Amino acid sequence: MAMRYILTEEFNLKHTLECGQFFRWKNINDVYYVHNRDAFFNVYQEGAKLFYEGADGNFIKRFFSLDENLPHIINTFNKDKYISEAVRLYRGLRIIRQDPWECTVSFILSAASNIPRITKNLEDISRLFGKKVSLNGVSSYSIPAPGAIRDEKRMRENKLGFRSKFIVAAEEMALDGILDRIKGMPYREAEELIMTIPGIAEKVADCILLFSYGYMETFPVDTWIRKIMTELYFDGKKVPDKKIREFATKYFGRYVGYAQEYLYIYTRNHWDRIRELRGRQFNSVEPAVFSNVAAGRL
DNA sequence: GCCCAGGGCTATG
DNA sequence: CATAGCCATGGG
Repeated sequence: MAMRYILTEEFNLKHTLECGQFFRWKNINDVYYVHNRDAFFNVYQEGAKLFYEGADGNFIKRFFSLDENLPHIINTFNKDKYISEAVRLYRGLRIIRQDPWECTVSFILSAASNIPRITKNLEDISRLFGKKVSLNGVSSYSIPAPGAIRDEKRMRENKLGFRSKFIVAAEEMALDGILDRIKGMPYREAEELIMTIPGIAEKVADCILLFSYGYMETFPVDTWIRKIMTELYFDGKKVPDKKIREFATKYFGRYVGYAQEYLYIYTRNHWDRIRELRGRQFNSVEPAVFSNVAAGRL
């Protein structure tokens, strides 16, 4: 079967898949096998060409948000040397449009966990409750549809822990159509509605709204984002997450969600170097930002 | 043994 | 509104 390709601009497959927004990918001999809900396809990138197999080209474009004007998006939040270094290092990272149910399960599982463990939890429930599919001799199990799990005991036996009961509750609410009703809602209403699912508070809600529904005005605050934001913009002082979100929204603008993802992966991979650079050549932007924060202008 | 990881919930000041 | 203790678990 012939491999088709899409010509891309400002796209980096590796950064997009590996930045922590999405868990169900495997790299086999430099080819990424991507599994999202019932879609199972492979992709690899050679320069501007994105080769793919197993899915429709329009799906690939939509999934990787290739229809978005990334340079314009980046221009809206590229405000200081920190974020601009993040953008330089991870150029081409795009926010994915994931399936809402898979994204919901993924981030319910993310509570007090870590990426390798979330990935394993997702693999486990897929193997236990999902359907097997294969492509070019590579097999994978789909995330079980809402209603296909309903087994807290078995999830606990497989180390999903206290999150297990949340998954069961989310299944029932998904069957009731809650994830479909989100579409088209204003951000705050959508957030309020999705937070009625047990196990979903603001952080997880924001991840789901950002990574599957395309709400760019979200700013999920996890431990890494809390670290970098307090370090860079609050003089290292402890601040409530709400303050961090407020500041980020005013400071980075309409596409804060994108800024968040660049900052997140930058911080995870370069935290030690960021600490080292603080107080040296990077200290030119801070005083203005700090004084504006202190004066309540930002 | 400790602390941390893409937190949330509940009870209590 | 802010905080404390709790929930489960694997890795450093």
